[in-house]
Amino acid sequence: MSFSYEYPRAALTVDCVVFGLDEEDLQVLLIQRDLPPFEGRWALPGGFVRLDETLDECARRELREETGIENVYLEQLYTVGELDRDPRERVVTVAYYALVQLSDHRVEAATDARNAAWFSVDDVPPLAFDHENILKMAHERLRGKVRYQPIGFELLPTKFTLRQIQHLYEVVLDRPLDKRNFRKKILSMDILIELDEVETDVAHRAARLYKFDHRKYKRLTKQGFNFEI
Amino acid sequence: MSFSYEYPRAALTVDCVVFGLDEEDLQVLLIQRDLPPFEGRWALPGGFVRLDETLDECARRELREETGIENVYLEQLYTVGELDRDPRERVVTVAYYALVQLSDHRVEAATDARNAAWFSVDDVPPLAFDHENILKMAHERLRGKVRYQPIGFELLPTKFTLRQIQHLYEVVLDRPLDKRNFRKKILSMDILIELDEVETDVAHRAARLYKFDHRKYKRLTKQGFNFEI
DNA sequence: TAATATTAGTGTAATAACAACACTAAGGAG
DNA sequence: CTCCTTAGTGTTGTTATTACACTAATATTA
Repeated sequence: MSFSYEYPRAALTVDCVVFGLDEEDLQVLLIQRDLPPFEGRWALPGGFVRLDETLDECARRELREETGIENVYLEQLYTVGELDRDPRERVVTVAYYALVQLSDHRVEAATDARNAAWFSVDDVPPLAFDHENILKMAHERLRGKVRYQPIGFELLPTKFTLRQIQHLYEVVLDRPLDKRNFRKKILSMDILIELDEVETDVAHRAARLYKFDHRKYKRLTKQGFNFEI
Repeated sequence: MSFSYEYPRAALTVDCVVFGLDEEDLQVLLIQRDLPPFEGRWALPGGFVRLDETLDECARRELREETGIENVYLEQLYTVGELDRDPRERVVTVAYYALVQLSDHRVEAATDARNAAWFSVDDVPPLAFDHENILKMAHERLRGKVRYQPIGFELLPTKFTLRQIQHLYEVVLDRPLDKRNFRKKILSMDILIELDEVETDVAHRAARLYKFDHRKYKRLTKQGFNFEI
């Protein structure tokens, strides 16, 4: 079966940059290609857009199929249409980025049929196509966005300590932050709910756990705000 | 002649939201469609992506062909791929927005073969496809962006008064600003060069003219900055 | 040519946000 | 019970933001 058109058409794909957070640094989820071109190379998860799905749906489907990841924060990043980015033919790709709680997704990635693995964003192997560029763009977007939206909290587990949020900001912004000033600022935003619990299994004084106030968080995210920290 | 593919493919288009600034308000450039679907309706300039041009090139070509506009600030906005946004078939469109000096482009738009015209963004006619949505998105992006980048100066002529910049910000942000505070802030950014000229043909005290320091302006635009005003 | 109308251009003070900085408290490990 | 590690907490100086009203310059009109 084949499909004919009056004018030539580019193929349309979606690629996803999946970020996760670690005790150490920011990680990205890659899959190893099992087909040419770039067979054996690491690449961003993604694939061709079907005619019966929107771009967002396609991104979620590819993530599910290739990495087992579902129900994550997903946002369109940029559409890349350079002429020779795919050696086979003209392929335009809509890039997305996703933020996930790494601890929730360590297993799925490893057990999926395809070879998937997390890499530190500062230490990725050579990637297929122009995926290194796309990754760089996604990282910059994240860094820019975190300054004026309380985004990135999607990278944390449901219950977390203030140290974990500070670590998140330090990793994304790539600079150390003052503990007292950070706490003052994040608490003054009034989007955290203090829980009656503390972390467990730590070899030192346990820190208090917090969770998000999703209502207030969403309101802030929408109106845009200033998180110069 | 026809082109065949193993799987069905969406058509790929580019649409441009061209903003211009007026003494009154923010305007957008629209063209009147001369073919179905939506024949006779106003729409964003745009068209199908060719296989020998990148997306940016396509946006510039369509702008040139349909409105006569060249050499403008152009930035990718968002890619829309809803299933039924075009009644003919599946069409995915990459939306761009452009900022132009309206005074430079009043004529070309009117003299082009196609019927093109500027409309106040607050008072656009019903648009073809989902173009009203795209316009709304572009307007929001502009409003958001102006807060943390000195963007939007592309909307002004080469030489301008401080009143004009303030007017630009008031129109984009849709609220009045304090004259003294605005001047203090904009001058403290150190991206303006004071000229030895004043405006002419005004029926009152003439204001001093300024121009941009492009070097400093670019540096600021890149690093991102805070223009809470 | 004097009066009028219109916009340009300027400073200060009160308030709020930010940045820098160091010690005590709690709890597990040895 | 001592040690080690991280949690948790305030103050002060500095900087940025806001609110606010008059004089200066120029063209127009009487």
